[in-house]
Amino acid sequence: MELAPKTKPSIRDVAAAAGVSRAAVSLVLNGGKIRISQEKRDKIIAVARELNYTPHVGARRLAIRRMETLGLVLPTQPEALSEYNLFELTHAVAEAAREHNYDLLLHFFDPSQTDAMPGTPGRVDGSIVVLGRKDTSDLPARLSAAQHPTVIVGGGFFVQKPEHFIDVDVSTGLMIATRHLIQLGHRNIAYVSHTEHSEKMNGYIVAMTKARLPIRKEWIIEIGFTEKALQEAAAQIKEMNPRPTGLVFTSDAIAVRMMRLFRELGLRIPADLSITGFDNIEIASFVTPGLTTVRVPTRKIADLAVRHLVGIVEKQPPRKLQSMLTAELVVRNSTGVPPGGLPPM
Amino acid sequence: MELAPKTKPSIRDVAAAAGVSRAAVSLVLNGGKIRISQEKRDKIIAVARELNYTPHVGARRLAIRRMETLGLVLPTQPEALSEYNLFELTHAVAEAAREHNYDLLLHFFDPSQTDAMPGTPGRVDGSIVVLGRKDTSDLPARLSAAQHPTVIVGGGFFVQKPEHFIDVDVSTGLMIATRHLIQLGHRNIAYVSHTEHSEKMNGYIVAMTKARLPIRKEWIIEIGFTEKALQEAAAQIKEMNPRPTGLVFTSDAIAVRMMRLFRELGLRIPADLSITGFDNIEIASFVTPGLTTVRVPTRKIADLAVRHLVGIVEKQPPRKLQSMLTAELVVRNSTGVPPGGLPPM
DNA sequence: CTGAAAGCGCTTACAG
DNA sequence: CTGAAAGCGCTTACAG
Repeated sequence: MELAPKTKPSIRDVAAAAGVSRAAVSLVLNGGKIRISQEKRDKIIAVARELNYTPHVGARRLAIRRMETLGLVLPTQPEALSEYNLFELTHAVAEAAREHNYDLLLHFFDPSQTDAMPGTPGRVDGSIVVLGRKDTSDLPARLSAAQHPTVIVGGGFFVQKPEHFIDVDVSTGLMIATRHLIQLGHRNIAYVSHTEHSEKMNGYIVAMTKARLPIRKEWIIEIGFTEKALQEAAAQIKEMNPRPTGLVFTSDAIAVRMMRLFRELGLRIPADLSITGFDNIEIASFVTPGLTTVRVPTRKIADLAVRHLVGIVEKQPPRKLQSMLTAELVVRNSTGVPPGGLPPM
Repeated sequence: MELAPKTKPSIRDVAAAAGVSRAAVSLVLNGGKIRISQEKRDKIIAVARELNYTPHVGARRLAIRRMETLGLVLPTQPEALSEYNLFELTHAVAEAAREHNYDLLLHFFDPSQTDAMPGTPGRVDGSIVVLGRKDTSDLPARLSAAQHPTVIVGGGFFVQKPEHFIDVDVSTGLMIATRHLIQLGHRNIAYVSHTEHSEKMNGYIVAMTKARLPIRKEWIIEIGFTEKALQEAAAQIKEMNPRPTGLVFTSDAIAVRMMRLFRELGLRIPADLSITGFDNIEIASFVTPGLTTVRVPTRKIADLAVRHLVGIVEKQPPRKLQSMLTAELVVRNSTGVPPGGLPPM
């Protein structure tokens, strides 16, 4: 049975075993400026690998005066049915950070607690702060005042735009969902939101207007979460005259439940009614028919946020980041040609 | 306008401003053994606060030879509809770590990649590793061989029990759900799982057996995820003779969808049929009637895992941790007295 | 009870 | 092109 090494090997051990100075080891391993024989270089690398050497990060960070660590600041009370899947986002940010050789420190904070400062500055070189549409936190301002490099995820619709933010353009998301229906041949398309959400509504309106399609007042529907409300809405939509042949929803969770209600009422999907959702939640692919929906490009957001933050930290050209990423359409079987409609050419 | 401090204050700054040695500052701030006048002590603390001093964590960790950091290792591909809500768990672990004054480092890894070692050892003092029921990773063994303090979340049903683990006893969870129905007066209760899950089934069987209630073979139903399967199952259950008056499900997501199917078939919930779920997902409280369900005590799990890991790291009595926590019942309105049944006394 | 000193492990100018 | 040395900021025995 092997014995685990008593203690982590240090740079001295590597230097001794390779017969060079500690400086040489450091310079070679970190790709520093050093002209050294290929032989010695190889030797150092081989020895380091054999000893399973990694520098003590505390010592290293003390010497280089950087923490090589990014902070991810998350809301303790995320909005219900938000377009951001926080776990997915966390995962993506962690991966991205690692690719840049940064550790990731997690910090949860309550946006309504206006006083508390996340304890991360000082132990991280910069932070990614995730904020909901309705969070009116002054944290970005405070971090900015403290000269702390910060990228906001989600600040795209704040009145006061953060210097560096990235957000998803849900408006365009709803626009492409609506356009998808239009391209299938639908003309009567209603918009159903689970909560007040003017950006998403704008996407619907833009798509309809561009296609010179009518928008009726009763086609803009806000229904909430309760079963009763959904039932009433379903019945109401069924009785409309003309009845919409396509429905764009602002949430998969609601769309999935409504699909079932419509079926109870005798409407077939997509034969009588085409439906699109938003979020691409797990069950959207389980239901029958599979729900056509819009997904937020979480990986892209994370990659961009991390790359930009690392850029600021490492003092590369500090341009601004004010990015709105487009949500993407995921086509499944809940959408088809309208009743009596012809397939598109 | 205030100027942000050029640089982080160091312990020298505090010592100078307070008129004491650096050692005194360190000792006082860390609660070390030092007999010093109350006056000086207060002065040090006041100055430290005023300067907003926090020790450089790199330097501190180098000196104390601990990283004051815990690792959280998460699976890249969590099981679908797992009983663990990974984001909730991450949140809870982060909070717990902070209460113990540890940072939390996130690391994702793919349990099927048997070779890769999470890069965390060396930068953390210990790790919490989350594993699914079906993950047959040798990571626990490798971490153990490397003497790395490790607590497994979810290893309760591995053949080879980890030395330190904590898991949720889903069996008892299903047991209390079943018992809840029994106490309401139900006698004919069926078990519906979305996937093979012998532990949960055991909970059902135990509850039924203890109450001396019959278990029919056709009352143990496995239905999967697809809409078609759910529809068939719903129809089949409706036609059963005797028909169950209570149904215990192994997943909220499935239970919610089935509730609707039953209603389509003319069965009222809970008047004709009582239903319980599992997981306490967000929509369980939105639907009507609200879904009675079972929740996993995520906070408790996180607290216990962190506390134990910190104990190991700080060399406190290193007893084993082999804990199975009980899931908890959340009573809503999808359960009631059976048709024709009397309310319990 | 205090203060000067060593040492944690690493990086990086700076002489040779 | 290399090697000896200083310094990053902190903690903790160890003399006084």
